[in-house]
Amino acid sequence: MSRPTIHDVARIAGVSLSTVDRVLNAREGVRRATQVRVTEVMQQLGYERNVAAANLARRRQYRLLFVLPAGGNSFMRGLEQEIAARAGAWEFTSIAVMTVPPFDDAALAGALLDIDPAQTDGVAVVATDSAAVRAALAALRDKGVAVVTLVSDLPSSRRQHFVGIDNVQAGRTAASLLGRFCRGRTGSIVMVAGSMLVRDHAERRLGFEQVLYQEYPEQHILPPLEGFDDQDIVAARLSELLAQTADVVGIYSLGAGTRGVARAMAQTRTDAPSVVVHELTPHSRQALLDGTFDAVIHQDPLREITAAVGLLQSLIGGEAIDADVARIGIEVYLRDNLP
Amino acid sequence: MSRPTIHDVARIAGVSLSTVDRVLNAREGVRRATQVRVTEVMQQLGYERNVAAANLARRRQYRLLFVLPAGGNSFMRGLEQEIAARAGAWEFTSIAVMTVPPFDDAALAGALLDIDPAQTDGVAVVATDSAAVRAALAALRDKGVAVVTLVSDLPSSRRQHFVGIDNVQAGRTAASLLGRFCRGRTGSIVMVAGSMLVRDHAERRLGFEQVLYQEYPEQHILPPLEGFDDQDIVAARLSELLAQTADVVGIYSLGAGTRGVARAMAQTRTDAPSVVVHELTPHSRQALLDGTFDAVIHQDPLREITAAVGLLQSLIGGEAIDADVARIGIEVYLRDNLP
DNA sequence: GTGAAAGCGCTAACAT
DNA sequence: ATGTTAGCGCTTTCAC
Repeated sequence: MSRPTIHDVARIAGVSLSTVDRVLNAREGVRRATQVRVTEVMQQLGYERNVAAANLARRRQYRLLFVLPAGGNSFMRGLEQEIAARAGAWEFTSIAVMTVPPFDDAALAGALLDIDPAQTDGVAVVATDSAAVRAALAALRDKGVAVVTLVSDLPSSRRQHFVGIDNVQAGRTAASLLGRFCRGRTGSIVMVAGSMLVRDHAERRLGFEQVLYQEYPEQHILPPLEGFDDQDIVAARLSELLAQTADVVGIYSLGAGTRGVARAMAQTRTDAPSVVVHELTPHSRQALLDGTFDAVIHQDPLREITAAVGLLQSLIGGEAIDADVARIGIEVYLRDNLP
Repeated sequence: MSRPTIHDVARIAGVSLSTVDRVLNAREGVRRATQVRVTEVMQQLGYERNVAAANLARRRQYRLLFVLPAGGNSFMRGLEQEIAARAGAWEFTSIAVMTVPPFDDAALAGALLDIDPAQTDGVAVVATDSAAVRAALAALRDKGVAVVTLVSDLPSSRRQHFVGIDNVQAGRTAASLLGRFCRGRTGSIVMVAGSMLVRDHAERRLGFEQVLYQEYPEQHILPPLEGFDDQDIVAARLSELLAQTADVVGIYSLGAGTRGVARAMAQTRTDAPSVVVHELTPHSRQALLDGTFDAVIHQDPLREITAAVGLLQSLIGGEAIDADVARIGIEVYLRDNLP
């Protein structure tokens, strides 16, 4: 009646528990014939291994480390808090967090090289794109540490997986929204970026321009404003631009420093431009509620953490990995579907 | 070094394992003083119970049953498939699915009354709103079966929880989108419903009208079309209406039968109305890709299943429940952020 | 090659 | 009111 166990399998196959275990875990030291017999009994019984019991007996320990940029980036701070809040939630898993100066690839590479493989089994890192970081990741891997990139990827490095959204698609989504929101009004579209040197920002811009050029050719895209994810710089530059350019109908903020966008918007005349920004934070939420922003494109930090942890566990345990969990959805929020 | 266990707690507190267990599970038969001492040691050691081991020892079995409407509703069929696919994924849990004729509260009530409490510990049901169903749920509860409603709620019944989206907010979200999409074009807005007798449809309509009346008063909302979640009826009635009404600028389909909307749209002239529908299915996905639909409002079936299973497990086990997991997000999809 | 036996961290009788 | 003991389903020495 209840689920069959290895005891049942062993009894029916006429072998011992150890042999069933060997077959189950594809260990060697089992005659071909026995192997087949045991496998058949398992199939016939519909045996499914009890993972909890297995982990219990194994006494596995996954020691994971998250490496995030420091600084005032609300999204990153939210991510950090979420990790801290959930750190105790995973069985057999301890989680540490480390922050490094943002936009500083030397610092990141140094920090990665300092990781002690005797203390850490797996690392999830928000990558900065540089040769030094690539080399540091490779070194980590050589030491036997599992590595996934988080939020911002580093393709063609030796990271084993990327956990995050498809940023080109995110940019396209922003354009689909903003294009529709601006229908009937023709004019200039402003893009506010952090820095074009950061991979995810570059990808978002690419996707955004793809769709806007092709499907809303009546709109005029201005060259991107660089705000370095700093709200003061963003506010200053955007205010200036809005003062000079009368026909701005839409704004897409594809990095952080979103508070600066809200501040600049506060000074605009009636019939304000439509605004789409990235990442749901207390501030973007507020701006959505008071009508300053029209939509927020978001990635769920908790999902990303969960995916990273699960992936690292599988990687460390040498199990098959489910690539699906790593594909994080691009979420769209308006005032009314806020969580 | 490794996580402290009840052995450590017992040793340090100078009591036996049983006593620690009693404290841990708030069982009676422990002197106040011992209780305090043990608790203190736990805190001091940062003890966290190993849930897997606990479940293993308990040999708990959760036998759950999902009750869904039968019929051609793509969303429900998707839900059913997802349950089947994940049925083996939960430890200590077996999951069965049962379908009943749709929109037939007598059939649903009968099916619920037939559930054998000796075979079933918990039920998740897509509710139809009626006194008979309410009574059936109450009878189930009296038999000791845990009950949650799924997707469509039955408030003021004895169901212990609802797992699903906030449908008023979903309607508001649709209006926010459609209102923005139609800016600059003024005319009629069509609502296609399944039946106003179904609770979630009524709620969506409410939310939709709230926002549209208040924030887009220039648009004219037509009385809702009833399509009974049947694509043929929807196609026929919507085609007819579109032929008669030249100034339709937006369409909101708040129930199933969405394929009928796509079919009716295929016959419209250029400058087609903007369309927002519910539930991501192979068909609505296709319509999004080919530009027939502008946005799809969705609820994630897998999340709902996971939440229902988790909630029922807690309810059956008499544990504290985390109401947060039951709040399913209202997802918005455009062509470019499709999963 | 295969098996017996001792645990993993916790719970559930059954003592005392 | 508290302790002892035998498992839960699986893994892991260590024998044979």
